[in-house]
Amino acid sequence: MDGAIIFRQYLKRKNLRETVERRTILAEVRSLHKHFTVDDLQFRFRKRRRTVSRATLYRTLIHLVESGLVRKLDLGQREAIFEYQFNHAHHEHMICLKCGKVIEFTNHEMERLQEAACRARRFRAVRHYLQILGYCRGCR
Amino acid sequence: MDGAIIFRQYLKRKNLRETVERRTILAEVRSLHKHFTVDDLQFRFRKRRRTVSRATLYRTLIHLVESGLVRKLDLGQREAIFEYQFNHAHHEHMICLKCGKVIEFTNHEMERLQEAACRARRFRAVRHYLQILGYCRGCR
DNA sequence: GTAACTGCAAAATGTTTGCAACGAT
DNA sequence: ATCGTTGCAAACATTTTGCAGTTAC
Repeated sequence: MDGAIIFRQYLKRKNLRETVERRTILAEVRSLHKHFTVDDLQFRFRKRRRTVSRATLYRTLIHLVESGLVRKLDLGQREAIFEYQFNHAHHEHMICLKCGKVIEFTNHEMERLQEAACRARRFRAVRHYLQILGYCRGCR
Repeated sequence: MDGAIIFRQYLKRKNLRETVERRTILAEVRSLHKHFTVDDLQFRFRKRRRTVSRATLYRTLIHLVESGLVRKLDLGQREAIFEYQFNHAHHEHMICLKCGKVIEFTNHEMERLQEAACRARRFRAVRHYLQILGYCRGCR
């Protein structure tokens, strides 16, 4: 199933409207295929002489996160980082403190342990991430 | 070995001075035995008619984190959360989105997997945390 | 036609910084 | 005496919000 349809259904369910801005933002996010910030989005729109206000970007991202199409990472420094995640496998992150590079990796055993830990504590997880901050091969 | 001594050594090594404020903040942090925010600290000092400025709290926390005595968690919402971690085993966090409760747990196998992942990618980790956001037993 | 949405600018939030007075060494 | 430290207030960076005009339904 397509991300655009998921979003349409989400909007309908919440009695929200499908506007040009919301469609444009989702399309941009899907075309990015990597991590992005609110600034990144705004810059890309401006380059194409298509402006969407900062407020609308923030407001729409809240909905995209809520609909499950986008994941928000809080790395603590500077702005929040987002990524389109529909149909992508859940993955973990290593972030280089020097060059900012983000290394993604998947580990099924780690996934399994996380699920087991939640089950043992009757915790219903809605979002989880492992973040490893440090220095990558080139920067160490 | 004692946290106060570790901090003293750290300060000396960095050519920083051991002031009343720094000693007071570390003592408070150690006596807390749980997660805290900058606001929490300021409030506790004010209650005891002992004021330490916000700027000094922020500046001292940077040193405490750097010295390894305190860990900073970026949960993305609102302010940063800190915890005294000297002599505590590294642990993971589950955070309840409704009641704010923080459940800590340790899993050696998970630790091992994290270390292996870093080794495989020649990544030197300085800080890593697994954060699971969701709903705890009482709030689900 | 109604209620939601947008852009703007202002406000709010959390953190950092410049500076003059102060204090540890 | 020197140079790091403090508190204050101002600056900063990011995100949120109030409002008046606009648009989807």
